Amino acid sequence: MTAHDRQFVDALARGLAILECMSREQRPLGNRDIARHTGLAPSTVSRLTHTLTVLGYIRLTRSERTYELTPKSLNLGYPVLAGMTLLQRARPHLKALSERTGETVALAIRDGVYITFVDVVQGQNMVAVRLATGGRLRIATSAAGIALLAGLPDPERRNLVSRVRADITRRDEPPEQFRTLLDACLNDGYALVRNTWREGIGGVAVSVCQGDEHAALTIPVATGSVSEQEMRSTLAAALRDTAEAIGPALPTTA
Amino acid sequence: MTAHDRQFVDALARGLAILECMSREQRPLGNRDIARHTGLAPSTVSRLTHTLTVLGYIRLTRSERTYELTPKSLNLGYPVLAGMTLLQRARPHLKALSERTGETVALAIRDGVYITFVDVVQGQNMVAVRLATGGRLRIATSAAGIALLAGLPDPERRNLVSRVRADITRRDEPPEQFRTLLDACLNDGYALVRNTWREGIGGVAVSVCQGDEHAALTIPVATGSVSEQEMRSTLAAALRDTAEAIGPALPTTA
DNA sequence: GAACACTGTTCCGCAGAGCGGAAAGATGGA
DNA sequence: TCCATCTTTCCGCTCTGCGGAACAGTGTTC
Repeated sequence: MTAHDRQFVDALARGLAILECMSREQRPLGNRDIARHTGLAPSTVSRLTHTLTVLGYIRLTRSERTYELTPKSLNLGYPVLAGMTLLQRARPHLKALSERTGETVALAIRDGVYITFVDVVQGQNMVAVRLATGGRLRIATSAAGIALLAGLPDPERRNLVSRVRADITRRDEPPEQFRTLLDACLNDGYALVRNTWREGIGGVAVSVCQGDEHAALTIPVATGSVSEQEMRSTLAAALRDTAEAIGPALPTTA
Repeated sequence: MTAHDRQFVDALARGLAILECMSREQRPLGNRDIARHTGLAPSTVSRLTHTLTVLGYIRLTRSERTYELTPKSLNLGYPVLAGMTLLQRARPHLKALSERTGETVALAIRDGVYITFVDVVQGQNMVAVRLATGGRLRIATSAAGIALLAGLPDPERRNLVSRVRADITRRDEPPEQFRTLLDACLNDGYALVRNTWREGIGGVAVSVCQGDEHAALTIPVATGSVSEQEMRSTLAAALRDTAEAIGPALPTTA
């Protein structure tokens, strides 16, 4: 598409690709690193990182050889968070749920074929999964994604299912996993995944709805510490209770 | 500077200026609105918003006449939040403080001559100030900014003071307010502002420190509901207690 | 229905913006 | 000191991105 899209501004896309690269890598990067990851020429990277530095999105670290993201980008997401009534409503419940389970608890919203975490309460267990606001997972492989999708009303659900399927196809992945996960969620009333998006990590999730705001409430777990049985019993029940306390929506039973 | 900076990429800056404009306005905007706010030609705006849409940073609203920010930009801020040990440590205390006071409570970090909120617990009082993660205020005029600045070790404090002063000068503002606020903070051990960054809003704040991480803990208040006396007594004391529970640093007494 | 105002998109000519290769400079390690 | 690697700037060049204009679409008023 972008190959012949005369209206697409390459220079803007390149600069944003650099920000995304730094976000993804999650450590300070030098221009050469960035050039390798993005495929851009080093002189191009130098000009773009210079621009991003002047604008305040990145800064040089102490080494003066690497750049790191500044908090400025958080400001771009501010209206998303500020505008979410459901988020304000859910926050107190997240903490209660985390205390109840000892696990990390998060609220996630839809973002294309991804979910993005909009609030995270870190668990106190010895092994609790580390997450933060802004973290992002694919709908197709995450418990939060599946639960959120299952909780959508038609035709949004149908539309999103087909978009997620197209994403799976484009990545040349087998479609059975997604189908299985979605069917199970529609059947069980919660979504559960183990080792799908990262080895050693899984999650349970239910959907939450208020007005036209849809989200998923999720507990990511270390699969080496938390059994599937416990996910299905203790954690799913706690999630259900919490979702009911926040808002009434649960996935429709198939 | 940018006028003759051969290495500065205008197209990137323009695209980011559009994102910032949408973040600042906090409502869906049409291309014409964006053109008026940014001073760019409508056809330029159309190409840039098209690019941002393809990349996933904005999307058309239902009206199909306006764009809104998507959660994707939250992802850019993820490493900032994920990397903050102080934030993880402070979060439980924020809720306790909000419950204790009934007010909105926030943790803020430095971002150039601004502070950015990295966590916000909304107050339950009838009149509690509305904030969210990613919100941003100037150091020079906000309680959080002053407190954070006052809590910095030299030479960082001295450097930042001069940068803030330069910002004030560039804006043609009187420098006395900043000086008064900073002196008071160094003297009192907390920062207090009323109606500086917005009519009807004020704040109390103290600094928090852990290792080389510096932040400010703040309670923004509606000045029509909360007296200066109460800010100085009840709220400042609660802030101090909470900061002590989080970490040991308080501003050095002058 | 016609006229008008407003918005958004695309075209298109054009100049200069942005590109990337190369050269020069800087840094760190052996 | 030498070498490898990284970073920045220069510079020739092309094609990208620009903005004015034309066109299309939408909504309102008479």
